[in-house]
Amino acid sequence: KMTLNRKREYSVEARSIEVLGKSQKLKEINFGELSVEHRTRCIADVKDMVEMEKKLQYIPLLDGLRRLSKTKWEDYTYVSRYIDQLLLTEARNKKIILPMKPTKEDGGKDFEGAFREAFHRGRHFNVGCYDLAGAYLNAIIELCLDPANVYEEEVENSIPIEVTDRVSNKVIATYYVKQNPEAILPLVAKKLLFEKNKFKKLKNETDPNSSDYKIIEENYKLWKSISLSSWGVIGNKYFRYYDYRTTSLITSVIRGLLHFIEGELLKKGYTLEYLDTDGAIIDDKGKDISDWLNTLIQEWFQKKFGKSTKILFDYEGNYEKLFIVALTRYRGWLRRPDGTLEEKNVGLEIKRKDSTEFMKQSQKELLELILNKCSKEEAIELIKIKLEEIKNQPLKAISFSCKLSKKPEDYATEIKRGNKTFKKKPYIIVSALKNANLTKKVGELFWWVYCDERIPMAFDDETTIKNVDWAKMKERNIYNKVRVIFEAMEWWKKERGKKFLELFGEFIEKKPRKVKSKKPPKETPKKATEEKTIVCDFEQCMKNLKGICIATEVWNCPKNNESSVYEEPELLKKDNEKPIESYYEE
DNA sequence: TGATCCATATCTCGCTTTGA
DNA sequence: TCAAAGCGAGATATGGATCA
Repeated sequence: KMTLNRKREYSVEARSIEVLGKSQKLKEINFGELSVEHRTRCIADVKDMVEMEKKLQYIPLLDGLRRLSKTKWEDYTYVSRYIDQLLLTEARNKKIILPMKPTKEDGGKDFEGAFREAFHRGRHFNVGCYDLAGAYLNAIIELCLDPANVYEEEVENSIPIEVTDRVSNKVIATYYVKQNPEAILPLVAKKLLFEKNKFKKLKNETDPNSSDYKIIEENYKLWKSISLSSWGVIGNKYFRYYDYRTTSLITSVIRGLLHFIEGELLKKGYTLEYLDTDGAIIDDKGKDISDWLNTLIQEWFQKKFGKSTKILFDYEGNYEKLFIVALTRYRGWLRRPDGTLEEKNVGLEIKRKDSTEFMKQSQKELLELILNKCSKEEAIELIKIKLEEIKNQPLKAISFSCKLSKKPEDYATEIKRGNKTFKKKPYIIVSALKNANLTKKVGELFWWVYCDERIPMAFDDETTIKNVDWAKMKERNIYNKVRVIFEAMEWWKKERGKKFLELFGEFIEKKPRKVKSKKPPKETPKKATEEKTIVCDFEQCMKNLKGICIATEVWNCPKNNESSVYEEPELLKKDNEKPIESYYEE
């Protein structure tokens, strides 16, 4: 899937505006024709790229990755290739032949991911932030998790490791893992962590003004970035060494560890507020409890696997104020152990590219007000102000920005459910373009709004937009965002017949009923000569009746829960060759 | 009183963008 | 990589209001 999301836009022009601060919009030229204009533009583009490289230094970064993993220049876009090459190098050293890359036809079973939960939504004060460092890589190294080491039956020098269900935490499988640290995955994982930590240590010991510093820092960044992306490669179904049992074991071990910590916290009277994969937010009563947590991890690991571990919690700091909107969505102020204060916005509209500027600003203001301990009434007052402000905003500020990730015709136009397929309206941004009679390239940025009534409309020039659907715009820009926050605060609960808007003094006018045109008198249906209802076990029926007339009968068949009236007589003759299903269809 | 309209709820699917 | 949120939208069920 290509969403082209790291940067706002990827055209040379857009990048040079962002990187070099160029503001002048260039004239559209025809690149399909050779001309002086074309030539001048190409030269200017190359000059821009040279300028950008001076600033961004992508070439040394890619060159570093290339040398370190022995990949080719042209392979730089294959993120997985760096890991793949490290794996092959290690295999060659060990004289091991690795399998080929699997293809789509090979299938490949999915594994379950991480444990995550927002235990307590709403506002919190003075809660600790903890991070489980290097969890997956250390689990691989310490438990020798590798496809070659995983057995279904007990073997020599093996330990049993359970795989649990992600949701229920019940054991669903047990594997015997041979404790052979010379397997490929543990070796590569070890190399990654070793090199990363080596350069981290060196970096911290080197004078930032010395000539070596830059090289050391670069190397640290390289190993760090490969270490971080390694899990994505190992868990990829098309990775040559992918094995769902191994990946299931890796994620399950960490889930198990976190479930254990959850229980221990509860016993001690601490509250776990939030957990996501390897990060936890704990009401630690304002004290760093990482030492205690790390002792617990050692005890658990020892008891469970008879080993010690390098997996440990890092104390990130204290959230002086924190608002948990939902899982993967929160805002807070984190006081780091070094005393610095950091504003954190995680997953909220504030961060999303497809949110409107007005939405981002309003969400930030509301959350900040609530974090400053405002009352429900004060929050409502702010929303009322926002409901007024929205009307005076520039259209771009309240419109949704978006990009096509593929050609408009490649978006799905039907949905499948079971054996049935249904027609589907085009994806909303595709509709918006069509309604506005605009075309955009894949990856090109544009905006759209709702016009009367609920009609999405794309635009380049905001003056072309008339008849904005204000009710819908308020809903998307304000109400939807406020509702989840109010729900988290328990200021609002969904109830039948109650409208959220009424909290803010707004009412939706009831649409006047459509005046029905006089209908022609109904035709009286042809009366069946003999009408009866049969509630049957269809297959049993079919066995009992050799030839049946289903004419004029109402079937109420429990098998497919369908009732049908057949008006035309039809005789099904005895036909022993015919399978039941074909009768059923007829 | 039955038929019809409408709002609402619930489920499912497609898609994007985020988190870790 | 998996998992989640958010949004749009279709299918389907349900209950109340209104109409004929």
